[in-house]
Amino acid sequence: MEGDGVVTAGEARRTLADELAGGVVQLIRERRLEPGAQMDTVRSMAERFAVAVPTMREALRRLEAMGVVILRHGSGVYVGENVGRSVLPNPHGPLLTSESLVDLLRARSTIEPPIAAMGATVRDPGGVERITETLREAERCLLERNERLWVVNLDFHRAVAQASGNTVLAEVVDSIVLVHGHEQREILRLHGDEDVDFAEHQRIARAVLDGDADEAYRASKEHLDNVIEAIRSRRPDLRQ
Amino acid sequence: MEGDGVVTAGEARRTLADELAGGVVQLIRERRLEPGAQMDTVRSMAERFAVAVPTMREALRRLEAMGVVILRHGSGVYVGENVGRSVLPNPHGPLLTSESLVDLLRARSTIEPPIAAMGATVRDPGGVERITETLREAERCLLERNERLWVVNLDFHRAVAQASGNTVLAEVVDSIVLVHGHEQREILRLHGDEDVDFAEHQRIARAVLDGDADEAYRASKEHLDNVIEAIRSRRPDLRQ
DNA sequence: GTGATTAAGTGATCTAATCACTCCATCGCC
DNA sequence: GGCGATGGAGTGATTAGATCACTTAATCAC
Repeated sequence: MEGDGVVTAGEARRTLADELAGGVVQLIRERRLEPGAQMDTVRSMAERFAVAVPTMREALRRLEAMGVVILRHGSGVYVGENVGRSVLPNPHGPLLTSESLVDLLRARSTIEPPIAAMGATVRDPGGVERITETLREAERCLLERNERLWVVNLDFHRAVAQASGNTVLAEVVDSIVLVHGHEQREILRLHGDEDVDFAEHQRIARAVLDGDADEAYRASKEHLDNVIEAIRSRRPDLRQ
Repeated sequence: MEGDGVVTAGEARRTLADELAGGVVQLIRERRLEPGAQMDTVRSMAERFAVAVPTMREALRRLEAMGVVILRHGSGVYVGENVGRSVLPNPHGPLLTSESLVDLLRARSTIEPPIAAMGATVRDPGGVERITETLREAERCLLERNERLWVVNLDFHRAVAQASGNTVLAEVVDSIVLVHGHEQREILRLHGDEDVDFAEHQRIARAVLDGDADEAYRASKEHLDNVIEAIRSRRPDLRQ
């Protein structure tokens, strides 16, 4: 993994904290620990690896940043969800600008349709189930005028990607949907049309569940392009 | 940014290190620091934020994990390339398995073609230039029988994504190309056909440079499917 | 059975010191 | 004058040890 993943201005030499992070990940693998599983304490890991506690902590902070471990104050160290993830959103990345919002939506409009088509072809059971759940929940939110709708709507897109049965694609969609997630939800809440969205989601879901890849592609593409257009018409500054 | 980005088994409470990481990023933004720019020292940042040095270091380790800063021993703290990135590969993610390799290649085969088509439509100058460079360099490596060819070949794919002029797409392709980068290169080196690859890359490049989106899509799709097939025929364990 | 209290365990942060590396200025030699 | 070596200052890296803050489980009282 040397030099891979992070392309930097000048490669810093590999530190003890870096090595330790690798050691912790190795430990997780050897023990086949699942997300949520408790690990050794910071102090016992420091002993195991024969380093000082603050040094061990530095390594764990690295892993915490990637969501590979969770440090729970007073409780212990736990394996995080992202231990099984290859692609992640960067919580310390750039702020959303009008330009980057358009980029983001355009990116989604480019890659989500073929992924939806693949979802229709593969129809992974977990993904299919989640599509059904998120649709049901969206309907509930719509009736109750619950603002959680915008969270659920983004989850719907993740569910469609999950139906592709392809972990990498699911993670990619996860990442682009989750990155600037708060802002995305706000913009959609202000400028989206919840009824149109729901109807379009239903159309996508039907196509996926029917195994109609072409229709899934079209439905997904039209939906996302409609979102872009709706936001553009209400936000002229986004016109590009 | 609360709760966004990292979906974890149970949300740990926000720590001082977490807050400090945000503070450092804020500093980078306020000063409009570019990647490579030197920041304040660890000690002076600890003073600025009124915390102890080890605590400041924990925060910086978080940011270092994301490639947002680089700590250079004896030199100082520098802004990293990933300060402007929203989507990242996880250097501490899962190991590549036969199954996940197929997933990864399939994922690439699904999303790179529409991105290549978009590259042909937009033809971002920086991306076009980089396509030309990487092709030239690949040709050089081919003549010299330089194993760097496999690095350059993956860079070619990144260049095509850059030609789309869409930052998010470029980052997504970056991430899936770079994740397990070493393994990808090894597998391709063992089972790939460098001449066929080169010819296919040339075809993709020509389509992008000619602004032929349909051809770019087809060329990209066929190339990646050929890669998958080539690897499959030589690695029966990957047959799925 | 439920709620309050206490103790033990564990993470969080601090202080202070020493070690390891980088960078730059100065000096010596050719 | 140019180049290489040396030394000092600055800066990151790691340690040791202490105290504080939180969680969890056990016990006790009602």
